[in-house]
Amino acid sequence: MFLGCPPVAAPIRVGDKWTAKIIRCLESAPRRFTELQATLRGITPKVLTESLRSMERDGLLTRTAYDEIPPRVDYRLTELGRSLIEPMNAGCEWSRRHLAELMRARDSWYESTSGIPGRSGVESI
Amino acid sequence: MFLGCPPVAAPIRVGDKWTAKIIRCLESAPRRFTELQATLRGITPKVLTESLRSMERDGLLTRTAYDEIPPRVDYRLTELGRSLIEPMNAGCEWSRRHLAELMRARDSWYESTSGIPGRSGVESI
DNA sequence: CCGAATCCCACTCGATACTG
DNA sequence: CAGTATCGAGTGGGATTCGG
Repeated sequence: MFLGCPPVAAPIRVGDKWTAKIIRCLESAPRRFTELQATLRGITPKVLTESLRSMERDGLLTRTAYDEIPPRVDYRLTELGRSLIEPMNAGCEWSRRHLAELMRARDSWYESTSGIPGRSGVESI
Repeated sequence: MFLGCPPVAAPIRVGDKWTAKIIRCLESAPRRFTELQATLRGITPKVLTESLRSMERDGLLTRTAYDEIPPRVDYRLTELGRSLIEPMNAGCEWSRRHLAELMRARDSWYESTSGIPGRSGVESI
C-alpha cells in the first residue's frame, strides 16, 4: 500500500532521548565532551559516548582528538548533521502549536478512565 | 542554556515503531482494526491495540465502536493527528534528500572499523 | 579529561493462545 | 471482528567503578 513511500529515518534517528539535544548543543559551535555533559544535564558518560559514536558513525558529526596533555576532544556538526535542524524545527513548531492540546487530551483521558500513565513523554531541547 | 527552547514532543511521539505508519494509514480514510493490521504487515493485535490506545489518549485519533454483530470499530484521525502529517513530511523529505549520504557514512564506518551494527534503523512508511 | 567496563532495570515490541 | 492474556527477547538508558 505504501510501496514507494519514502523511508523516514529522520524521526527515528532524532526521536531517541539525546540526539536532538546534542544537535542543538552543537548548533552554534563545536563543543568538548565535558561541555556537552554539563549542558545535557543528567546524561551519563557512557550514554553520551554511545550517542556521539552513533552519530559519528552516521556522519552527523565529527570527532577530533588533539594530542595534548590533558587530552582534548571536540565534536562538531557535519553539514549532514546540520541539515537535520530543519526537520527538527518542523517538529518543534508543531509542539509549539499543538502540545497544549495534546496535553489537554491526555489529562481528560486520565480523568475519564483513571488510567495509568502511558508512553511518549515530552522533552525540551 | 536551552531554557526557553520549545519542547519537541513530535519526534518523540512519532519516532516509535508504529505511530507514523498508523497516521499514514489513516490519512485518506478511517480504517477498521483489521484493515490496519493487514496494512501494517507484521504488527500483532496486542501492539496495534496499545498503539491505538496511546494515540487515542493523546487525541491523535478517535475510536468509534458500532453496536453490531459482528462488532465493528473504526479509527479516524483527529485534526490534531492530521496536523502531525506536516512535520512527518519534513522528516520524509530529509530522508529523501540525505538518507543515501547517511548510509554511505555508515558503510564506510563499518569498512574502516569492522564494527558491529549499531542503533537507529531505517523504516519505510 | 575522556572515556571503557560492568551490572542492571524498565520498557518496547513480538509470539502465541484464547474470548465476547 | 476486535480485541485480551501471558510470556519472553532485545534494547536503550542509567549507576558505578576503573583506566590512559
